[in-house]
Amino acid sequence: MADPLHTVSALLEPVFRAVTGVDADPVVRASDRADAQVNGALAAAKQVGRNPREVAAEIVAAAAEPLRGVATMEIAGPGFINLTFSDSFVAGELASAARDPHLGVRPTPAAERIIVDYSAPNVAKEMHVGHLRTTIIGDALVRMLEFVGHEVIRENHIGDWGTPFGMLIEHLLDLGETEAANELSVGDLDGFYRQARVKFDSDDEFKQRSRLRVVALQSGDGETLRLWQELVDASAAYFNIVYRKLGVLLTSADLAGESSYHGLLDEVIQRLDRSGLLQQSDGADVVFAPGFVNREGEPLPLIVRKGNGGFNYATSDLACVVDRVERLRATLMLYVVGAPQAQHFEMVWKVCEMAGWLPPPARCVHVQFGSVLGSDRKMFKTRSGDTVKLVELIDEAVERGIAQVRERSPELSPAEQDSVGRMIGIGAVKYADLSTDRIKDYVFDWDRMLSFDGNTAPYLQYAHARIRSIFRRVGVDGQTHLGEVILGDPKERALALRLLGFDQAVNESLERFVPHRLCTYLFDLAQDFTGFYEACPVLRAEDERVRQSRLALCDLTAQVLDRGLGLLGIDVPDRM
RNA sequence: GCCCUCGUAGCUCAAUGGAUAGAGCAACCGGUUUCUACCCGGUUGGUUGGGGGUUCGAGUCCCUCCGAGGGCGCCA
Repeated sequence: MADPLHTVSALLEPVFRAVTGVDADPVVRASDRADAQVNGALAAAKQVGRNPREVAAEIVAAAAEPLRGVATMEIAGPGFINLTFSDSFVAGELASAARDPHLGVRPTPAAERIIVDYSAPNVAKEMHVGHLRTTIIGDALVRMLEFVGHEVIRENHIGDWGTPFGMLIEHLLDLGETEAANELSVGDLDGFYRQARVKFDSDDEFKQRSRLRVVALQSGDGETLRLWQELVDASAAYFNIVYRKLGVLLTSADLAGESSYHGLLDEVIQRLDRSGLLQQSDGADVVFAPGFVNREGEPLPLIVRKGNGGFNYATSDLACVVDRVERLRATLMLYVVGAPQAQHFEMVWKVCEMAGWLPPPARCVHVQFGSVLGSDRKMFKTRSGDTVKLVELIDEAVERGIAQVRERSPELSPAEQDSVGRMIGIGAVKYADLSTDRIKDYVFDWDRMLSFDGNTAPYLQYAHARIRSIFRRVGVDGQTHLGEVILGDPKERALALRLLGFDQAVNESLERFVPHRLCTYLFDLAQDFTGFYEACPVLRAEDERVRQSRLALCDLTAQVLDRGLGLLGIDVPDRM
């Protein structure tokens, strides 16, 4: 379909086979010296021990017919083949992309059921800046995966189980349930947690009650469970407020907290025992996964049951895999979790493999990411050194976005300023997070992310708004009676080719689960559009056919920007 | 001590083993300023942390050193 590189590659594969006698990847890539370049002749020639230019020449000769009407070829350098697409091919592909609800993006050839595990805040604890990246990246991946046709199950693995709940429930009782509910509903989760902690550390009687309460919770005491559920519900309600403000897909229906796996924990231990993997070490039940050592160079165990008989997060994570593979029948599990947990997950998944709980094609992928840093390049904190509350960060983003719009667009109504400002502020935060390689740390900088210049959300949103403005003037709502595209000007051609690249951008992003590839593409698209916009009058075009053609380019560009940013979870205003 | 990740222009970042390492910001020069100037074009700027190796070809793969961050048994 849309991606010309993909189309050409498919056409060249049999040619490569015919010429070289082996299966060789044509290696079709974007190029800065032609529309595309074919690099595969060099490697193929090497493989069969022939002269690369000679092989390239044979390929060009043999490909003339298959590529007729698609592209012309030229050999360059040691054996590169430069491709120039024919205008009619580009126009035809563009027309089919414009008719396609997916704008030319190929659906996945192998749809899977995919779990995306992201966000994962803790019950009765404030969401903070540490939850920003997992929530934003996970949400973007969900949207992209669904777009190409996968069945996605969102799972919010909230921390809703464990020893802290003894003290939290006792504190709830001390406060009185009504009072506690009030406190939690206004979002003062940290205050609640801190008070409980203080009492736990200073009051022996409270500490004793808390311990008994943990036992009651784990043994399934009805009243205790009811109180626990109150805490969970109050926190979930608060999380939902934050999610709505941030504009992510997560709802209460996606909650799959640690408590969900409670019933599976015993079974996990039993299964490990039966398969002979379980061992004792210092009083704990453990599994030794090969390849992991501790400080002393001795084998490092994965502890699945503590010396006191309790389970820990490793047990829960093991159960989680079992649940996702055996009950939900997922084949791909994405864990959108920070880089520091890499070793933990490696160990857990290694044990799952040893136990036979990850039969191919089922597999887990750690979609890890770096930290959010302040301008001092240290962990992002408030001026006073405190952890930044997520909700405060979101509110500030909205405030700053609205302030921008008020200053720049006084002609908009106050309501519209608020609405647009919200999109700009939230979009800026999301885009700043998504637009760099997730594995790296990034520096949080309000001024840069909110700038209308450069690789930012506001710049892309603005490019879209400019296009919508054209259609408002012409009184057409896009997509209606738009004619065939004529590629007269080089800028028109560049924009057309870029539009066809949406397909590759989305699919490439998903190959490695890196949203920044899509961001880079959208930025390039916006740049190509402004180049076109400067050089090619649309409404003032002399020829009506040219005018219609340019309107068609504008329309498709707006759609790709809208859809592309939408896949990143970023809203796009029609005017700003 | 061992393991993992990162190191690219003054700054922030790109670059599925391919040709001359690209953008944006900043700086400087210039343009248009009634299809949104919230713009566009150009110039300056690099030993891709250092050194070896593999390869026809390395920012990318391997080894080593330096630097930064993180992890390393009963928290999650």
